[in-house]
Amino acid sequence: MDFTSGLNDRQKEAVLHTEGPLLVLAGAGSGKTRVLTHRIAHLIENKKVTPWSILAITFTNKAAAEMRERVGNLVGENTVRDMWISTFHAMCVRILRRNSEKLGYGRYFTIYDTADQKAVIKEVMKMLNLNEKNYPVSSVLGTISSQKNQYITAEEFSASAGDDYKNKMIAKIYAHYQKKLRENDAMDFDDLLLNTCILFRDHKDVLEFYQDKFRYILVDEYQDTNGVQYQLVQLLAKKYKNLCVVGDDDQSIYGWRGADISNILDFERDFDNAAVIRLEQNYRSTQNILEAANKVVAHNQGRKVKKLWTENEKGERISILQMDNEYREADAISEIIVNGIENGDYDYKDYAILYRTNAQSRVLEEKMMQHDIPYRLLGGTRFYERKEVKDMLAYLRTVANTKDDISMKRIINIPRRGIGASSLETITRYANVQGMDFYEAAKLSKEMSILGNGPATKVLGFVNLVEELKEIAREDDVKVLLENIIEKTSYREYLRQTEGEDYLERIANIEELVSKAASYMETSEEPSLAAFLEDIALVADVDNYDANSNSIVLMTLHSAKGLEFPVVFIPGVEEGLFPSYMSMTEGDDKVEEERRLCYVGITRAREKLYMLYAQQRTVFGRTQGAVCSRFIKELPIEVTNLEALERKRQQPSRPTMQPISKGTSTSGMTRGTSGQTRGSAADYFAGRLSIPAPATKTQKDGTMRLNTAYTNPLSPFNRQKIGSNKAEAYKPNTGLAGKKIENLPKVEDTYEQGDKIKHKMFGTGMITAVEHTEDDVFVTIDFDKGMTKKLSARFAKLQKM
DNA sequence: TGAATATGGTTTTTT
DNA sequence: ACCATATTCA
Repeated sequence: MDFTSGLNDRQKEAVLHTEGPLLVLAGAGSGKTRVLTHRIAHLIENKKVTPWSILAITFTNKAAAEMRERVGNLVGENTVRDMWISTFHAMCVRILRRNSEKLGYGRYFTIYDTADQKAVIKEVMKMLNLNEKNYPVSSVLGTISSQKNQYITAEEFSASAGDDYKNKMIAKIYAHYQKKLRENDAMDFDDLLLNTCILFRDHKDVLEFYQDKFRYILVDEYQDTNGVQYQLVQLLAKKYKNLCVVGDDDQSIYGWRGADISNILDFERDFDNAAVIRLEQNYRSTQNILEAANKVVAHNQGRKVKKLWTENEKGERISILQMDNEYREADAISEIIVNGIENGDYDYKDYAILYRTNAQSRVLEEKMMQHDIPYRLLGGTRFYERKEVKDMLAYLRTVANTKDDISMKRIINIPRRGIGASSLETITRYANVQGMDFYEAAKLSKEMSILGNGPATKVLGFVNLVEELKEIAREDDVKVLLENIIEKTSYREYLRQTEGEDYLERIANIEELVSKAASYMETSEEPSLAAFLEDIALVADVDNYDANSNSIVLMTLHSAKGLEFPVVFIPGVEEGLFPSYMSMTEGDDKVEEERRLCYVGITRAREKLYMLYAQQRTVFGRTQGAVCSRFIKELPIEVTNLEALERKRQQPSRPTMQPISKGTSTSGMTRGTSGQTRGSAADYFAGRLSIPAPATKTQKDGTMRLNTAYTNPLSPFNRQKIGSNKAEAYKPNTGLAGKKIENLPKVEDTYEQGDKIKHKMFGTGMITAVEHTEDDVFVTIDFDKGMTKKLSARFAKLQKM
C-alpha cells in the first residue's frame, strides 16, 4: 500500500526512510503528525514490522491519543492496540510497574505531584532545622528537579557544589528527600524517568529486553526533551539505531523544565550517519502570519536557520491593538468574537485566546461570561489540584499505600477528628526512632503508650477507618470505595460546615470525581486503584481539550503547542509580561525562549491573528503602567494593521508630540534617576520599574471610555506618544462604551503642591504638581531618595504627612 | 483545639 | 488581590 500519496517530496522521504537514525526538522504547521502516522503505517504494512516493536513518544497524552487514532484509521484498530504510543512519563510508569521491585520499590508505588513534593521538602527541612526564608521550598525543589533532569544524583551534586554552602545544603536536602520518597514508596515525576534510566543501567537484561522489543522508535517534540529523556532514548535506540526524532528548535519552550535544546541541535553529532530532512512548507497559516512568525524568531541566535514558506494566500493583516487596561483588552476580544459570530464568519470553536500566564485568565473569563460567549478554560487551578479533590485522592492513596504518610497526614484530621499537630509529631518521632512507618506507629499508639489515652483513641479511630476502607478496596471497585469514603467521613457535611457559600460547587467537584471513577471503571481494560491514581497523576489539562465542543478556548501559550485555530488572540504582549520579567532579568537565552514561545503562539493561527497590549495592568493587585512588548516591535510593519496608521501619522497635520517620560525600545524599564538599567524583582513588583500611565479617558458620569489603539509601536516615532488620539486601529462599536470599571479605589485625600507625603515603597517626598481628572488625581512627586514620579493617587496609596 | 487576625509570598510556563 | 501559613487568643 502507498502511504505517500498526497505528501510533498520531503514528507515522502521522511516516511520512506525507515532504517537508521533520522532527524526531521519540522517547522510549525508543516504536517509532521501526518508524516509520523504515515511512517508508522508504512512500517507496519509495507515493511512488515510488528506493531509491538514500535514505540512512539509524544509530548502529551492527548497527542498520543490523537496519533493512536490516526494510525488506527490507516492500519486498523486492532493493529494499533499493540503499539506503545505514549508520553515519556506514561511509558516509564508502564515499565516501572513491572520492574519497580528490582529497584526496591513496591508494585503500587505512589506518584507524587508538586504539592506532595513540597510537603516532603518541608518535612525534610524541618528535620534539618533549615528555615524557609533562606531556602524557599519552591526554589529548593526547582534545584533538585533540575539536577534530576540532568541525571545528577545528590552525591554528585554535593561534590560539584564545591565551596558553595547553599548548594551543599540543598544537596543534603536532596539526599534526604530521596530517602523519604523511598520510605513512602513514592516517586515524583522526575523519578519516573530517572528510575527507568537507573533500571536500564543496573539491569542489562531489562534494557536488552526493551531494546529488542522496540526496534523502531519515534520521538515527537524532540526539542523539548531533557537530559534524562535523552538518556532513555539513547539507551533504547543504541542497539538497532532505528530512531526517528521530529522537532523544531524554534519551538523549544520547556527549558525551564530541564529541556535541552542542544539535544536536537546535536543529533547529527550523536549519530554520525544521521539523515536530516527539513519540512519547511507550511500548510496551516496565511503568508502574513508566517512572515510575522519568521521575522520574530529570526531575532534569536543559535538556531538552525530555516524559513517556512506557504502557498496559502496572503490573508488579512495581523491586528495590533493597544487598549487602556486588561478589562478593555478583554472587551475588545469579546467584541471581535461577537462580531465574527454575528457576521457568520466563524463559530465559537474557531477562536482561541492564548496568554502568557494563567493569572491573565480571570479577567478574560469574567468578560466572556459578561458577553455571553461560551468558553472553556484549560489550566489554572486544575481540577485535581482543588482542595476537596486532593482530599479524596489522599484518602485513595492512603488506602492504596499506607506508607505514603504525606497523603495520610493530609487527611488524618480531615474532617476534624481531634488529631492535632502535637500528636502527629509524637507519632512521627516514635516512628523515626523505631525505624517504622508512620502508620505502623499510629497503630501502636495505644499499646505502646506513645500518646495519652484520649488522643490515642482518636488515632485508633482513624486507623480503623483506613482498615475498613482497605477491606472495601479489596472487594469492590474505585467508585464504590470513593463513595464509602465520602459517606464514612461525612465529607459533604464537613464541606458545608467549613466552606463558605461555594460549598455546593465543592460538593459538585467531588461528585465529578466519583463519576470520573465510574467512567474509568467502564473504559479501562484492567481497572485497579493504583492504575486509576496513576491515570490521574499523569493527565495534563490539554489532554482534556475537546476541539469539537462549540466554545472558544482559553489557555496558556505553552498548552497551545501542537494545536491550531482559525483565529488567535494573544493578549498581554507587554514588556515584563511577555517576555516575562523573570526572563528579562535572567539573560538573553531566557528571552530567546520567550521569543520562541511567541513564535509558537503566532503559528497557532490559521487565518487571523490579534496581538493586544494594555497601557495599564494590575499585577499583584497593584495597577501599573505597561509598555508594548519588543516582540511586537520585531514584527514587520507591512503585515500588520499599523502600516496604514503610520502613513496617517506622517501626514503634516499630525498632532503635536510629547516625549513620554521613560522607556526605551528594548527594555522600557529604566529605573528612576538611579541610572541602573536593571532593577530587582522587588523594584518590579513595587512598580518602580514601570512607566507612569497616562490618565484614562473618563467621562462626566464617572465612567470610562473604551479607548482605541492610537500609537504605533512599530513606528520610528515609537518612543513618543501622540497627544490626542485620532487614528483608529480598532474601532469599538456601541454597547461597551460607558461601562463602569469595577473595583477602582476612591481618592479620599486631597493633594496640593508642596504637600509632604509618604509612599509605601518610595519613602517620603514632596508634591511638585497636581493634575485632576474626573475621578482621579495624578500627582508628581520628588522623592527624597532622588527620583521623580508621577503617580495616580487612586492607586499609589499615598500617605499625607 | 479552633477561630480570628496578621503576615507574607505569589505569578511564568507543566509532565 | 488572593491564598496559605503563622500567630494570637479564647
